[in-house]
Amino acid sequence: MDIAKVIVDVPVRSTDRPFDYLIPDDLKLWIEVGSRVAVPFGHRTVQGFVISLESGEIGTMPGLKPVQEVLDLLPPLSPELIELAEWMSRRYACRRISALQAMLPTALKGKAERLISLGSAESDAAATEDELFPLFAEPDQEERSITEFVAKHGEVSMKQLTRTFPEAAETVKFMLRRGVLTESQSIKDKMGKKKLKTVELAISTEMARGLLESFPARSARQKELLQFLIEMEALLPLPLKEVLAVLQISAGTVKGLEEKGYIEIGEIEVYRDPYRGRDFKPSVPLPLTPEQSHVYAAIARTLEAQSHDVFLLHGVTGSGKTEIYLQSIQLCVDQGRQAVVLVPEIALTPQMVERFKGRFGSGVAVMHSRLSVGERYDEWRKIREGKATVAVGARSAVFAPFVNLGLIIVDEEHESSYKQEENPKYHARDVAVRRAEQGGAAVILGSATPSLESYHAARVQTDIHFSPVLLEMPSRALGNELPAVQVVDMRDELKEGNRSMFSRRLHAALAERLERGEQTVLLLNRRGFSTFVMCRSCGYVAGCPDCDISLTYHSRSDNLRCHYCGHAEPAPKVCPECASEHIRFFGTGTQRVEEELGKLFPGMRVIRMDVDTTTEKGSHEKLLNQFRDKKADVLLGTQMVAKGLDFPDVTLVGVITADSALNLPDFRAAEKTFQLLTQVAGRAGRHQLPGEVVIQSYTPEHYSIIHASGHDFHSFVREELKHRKSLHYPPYCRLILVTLSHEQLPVLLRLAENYALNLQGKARQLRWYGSLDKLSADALDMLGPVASPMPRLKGRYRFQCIIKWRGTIDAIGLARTVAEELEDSVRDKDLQISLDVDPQMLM
DNA sequence: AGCACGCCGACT
DNA sequence: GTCGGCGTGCTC
Repeated sequence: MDIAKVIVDVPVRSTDRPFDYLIPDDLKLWIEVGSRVAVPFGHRTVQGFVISLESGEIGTMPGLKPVQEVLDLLPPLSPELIELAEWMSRRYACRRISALQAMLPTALKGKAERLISLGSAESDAAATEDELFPLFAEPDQEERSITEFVAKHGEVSMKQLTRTFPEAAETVKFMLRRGVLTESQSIKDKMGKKKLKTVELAISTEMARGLLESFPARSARQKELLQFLIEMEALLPLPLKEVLAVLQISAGTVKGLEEKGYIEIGEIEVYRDPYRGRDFKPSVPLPLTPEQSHVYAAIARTLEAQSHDVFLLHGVTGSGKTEIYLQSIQLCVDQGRQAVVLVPEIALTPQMVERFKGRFGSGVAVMHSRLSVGERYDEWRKIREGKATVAVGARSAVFAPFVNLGLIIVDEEHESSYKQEENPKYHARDVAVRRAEQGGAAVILGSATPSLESYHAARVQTDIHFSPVLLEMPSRALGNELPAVQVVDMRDELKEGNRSMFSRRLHAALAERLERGEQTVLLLNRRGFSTFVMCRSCGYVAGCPDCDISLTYHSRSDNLRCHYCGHAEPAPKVCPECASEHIRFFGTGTQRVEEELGKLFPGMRVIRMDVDTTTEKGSHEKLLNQFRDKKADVLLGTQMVAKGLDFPDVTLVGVITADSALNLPDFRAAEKTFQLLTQVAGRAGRHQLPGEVVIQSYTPEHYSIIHASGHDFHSFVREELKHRKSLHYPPYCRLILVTLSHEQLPVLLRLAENYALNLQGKARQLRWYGSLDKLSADALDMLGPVASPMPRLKGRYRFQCIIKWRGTIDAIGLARTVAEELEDSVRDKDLQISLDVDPQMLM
């Protein structure tokens, strides 16, 4: 194998292909498919990934450069993941490098660093001053100090050099040109491994004892240290930090003793364990109900055969899906294979982690966005180095570097947070299915409210690339009933003079809970319900000057902010249009609900959970623990209170406005509403106490609210599928969202029109184009171009086209080709075209 | 993305 | 006549 094909870390289209490099003999042992390497590229050094190895005949490939360096001891990616990245780049129309990067922790996103050392001849220790400065007899003082500095350190980063000599850029450049200094480049990672400094004896204990006898009296501290180390002989090496703390000595003392050669300061690698020092209650497998056993048996059969099957596990809230997961994982681990559990970010609660850690102990690696870069890197390494067998994490955990993966579980598979909104715009559920297919692993997609895509695919053949086996668990594991749900028509409340945000029913129910000492979860569905500023006199709404969306009021800082671009301005006291003082903040935030609760129920203890109160690390967990410990009567929050929480004393769930999400301009609005209501209703009465749910709505006749209140998934699906079918929406076709943006509106208009025409033309040529009404299996249709729902963002105008398609045609490839051809033909660098395959948000 | 090569304005 | 503007094109 002489040649490595490398994808370089230069994220543009023209470099989105493999480049060939020679493998020097001394690197042969270290370079594998999946290795991360540093390679010379143009006039600099870049990071790259080896995607294949080839034996090339010597001499047939002139001008190949050699790989410069291998960056890791173990290749961070496996051939299997390399193949998955290749698939992703086609499936999501993204660059190969961005697919590869998505698989690695940020700590490994290396960037080139410039290193300065003495010029080759000059680095010779015997060089005299005359040889050092051959061209100039008398180098100035600055040059002398720079030379001395570089000589002392051997190799100095450019950064370090400019920090030490801030004014010397010119001189350094000059010295480089003359060859007094030379430059090289290497890749530096964002984050190193965490090292723990240790101390131990460098000499035998007997020798050390002997030394103590005649130790100079003025080095009392050093003597003390030596004595301590002798006593602790059996425990050496000891962590330096602890030694310093115990003996109350400074690092200087240790250094002094080291210089004498008596002791040695070493380093050991440690993992940053975010759950360090925490006990997890060990849990044992629970007995399964007949329903659970039936489901488990089906999964076990697939695992035992080590075959690839996708299961859609539809189980009502409280049906015991997690126990199924745990026992399936156990079986998989017992086979010597590994398992991945994907959980939506906001459901990745400490409760969830606890259940897995409790069953599988330290073999569990946890990956989520609240970990620091270093912590995440260490959890990732635990997997890579075979120290973990189960990975629990959000979206990106689907790329956990296991080598013998047997099972991937996607919990709450309907959650839209599995879709990454930035490039690569992948859907973790779909990637999971693909990865499992490649590696012969089983997949469990679990949900109380499966996505229509998955559910429909389980029942008929669809365009989605998998057809799951449907497993249903319609009853709760503990045998208790699903809570009774009441829908309150808020229009009636208003008619009868109740202008509060709480209906009389919810008010009474809250009072009851307070009296009985039971707990309540209140959900404020804030989506589409921003706290915008409007003038009651003239109708003026404060908007962002760059993004054309309304600004959000932040009471803490008393200013207005655009939550797309971050623009901020002070909140106006009078209307800037008409000078009226009737300018007010509209919309209901959790803060306002909290205030109102305080007024209605003095003394009620409320925990508010929203983005404002949970930004700090660990605050989410702290708030939930407080609630569990019954330090509060009410848990009030946005979506994050709806997922996966399990508190025995919660007997009331109130939804303040059920329909705010229903009016969003998105074809999934009804589905989202149904899911949210079903999930939150499932929080009530999970244990002995019966639960009650009150849903407030201005459109209680809507089928998603009616069926959610009846816990009737199947009726909801039937109705919703009818709508999707007649309007040609998924799961009856697939979508590609094409967004074009440009600084100048007229230019953008022309380009968007151009894109649409080219696409239609090409599709017609291929005989794909036509209405989806037709019976043919292959069809493609296009909507637009129209202004995007956010027509202006960060100073750029945005237009979009929506491609609807079905069948076996390569619509994704077509959309991409047309985009690239347009970019090439107009060569206007301001034009940006982005493709979102299977978008989750159409707004 | 960088970085160098390359062809046109304001300075020694 | 040169230094340097950033347009354009390439990177195994």
